[in-house]
Amino acid sequence: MPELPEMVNYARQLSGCCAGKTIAAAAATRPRALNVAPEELTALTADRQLTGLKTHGKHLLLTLNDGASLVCHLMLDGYMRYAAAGEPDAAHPQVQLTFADQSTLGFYRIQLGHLHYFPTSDLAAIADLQGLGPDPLATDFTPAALAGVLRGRRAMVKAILMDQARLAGLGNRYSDEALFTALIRPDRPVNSLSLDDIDTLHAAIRGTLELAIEAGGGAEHPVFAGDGLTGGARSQCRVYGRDGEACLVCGHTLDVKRIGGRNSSFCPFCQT
DNA sequence: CACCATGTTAGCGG
DNA sequence: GCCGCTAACATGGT
Repeated sequence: MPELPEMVNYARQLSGCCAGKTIAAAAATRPRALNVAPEELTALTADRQLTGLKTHGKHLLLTLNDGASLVCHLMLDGYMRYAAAGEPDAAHPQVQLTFADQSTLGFYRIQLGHLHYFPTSDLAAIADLQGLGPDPLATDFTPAALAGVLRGRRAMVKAILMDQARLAGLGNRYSDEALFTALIRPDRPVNSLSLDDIDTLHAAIRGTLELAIEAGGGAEHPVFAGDGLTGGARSQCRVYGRDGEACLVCGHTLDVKRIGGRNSSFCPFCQT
């Protein structure tokens, strides 16, 4: 579930909660989610300050003041939660960072996800980020850059949009939404798109992601107690998961097609 | 209970 | 090499 807007929302919310805090310890009940032993993670991060949070696609980077970084990917349904000192916590985090003031940052349900330690914060030197395509919100992601990503391909446009090696950050939900906004069918072969189509698609991708970010992303769980923003984007879906229901624009029944092993919902009338 | 949904990777065949 | 498909991973929801 967590796609780019959800991860950007985590970066924003957690910046307010724990940027500047000093890490005291790390613990893991699921060591497989780490790339170092739990006790080693504590040794590597203890007394370091969490200087910032940033994202590339669906990856979240927590940078430390000694130049190292922690890279998190939540995969299917992982989530993160910040808790002030002494706050009761119903769920059990599989990985947890404890700060010097006894507040905590927990990582939940990351059976398939991970939190990896790297001795660098240089994006180009972090193995987890190698081979990823451009982040669609980066300033240099222009319509021409999108055209470059699509050039020479024959695959269905949605399959390319979800391919993290070509474009980092879009999953099933936001690719469906962006294609609906762009009035392009998800099964259109990429080489059938005109330059105008690509311009429209570029604007639709940007617009869809920015709107979702401003609404707080679509995550199920609040980031901290009293978080009233996170999840606001869940009501913005116009096609994702709505197949069989009426198109909000024309009233036609939304269709569904399997693409890249995923269900794609679209309006067979609006989208061509 | 069986199945499907999510993201990613690896492997297979056209 | 490109493309589409499948299985595997874990879990909760129907």
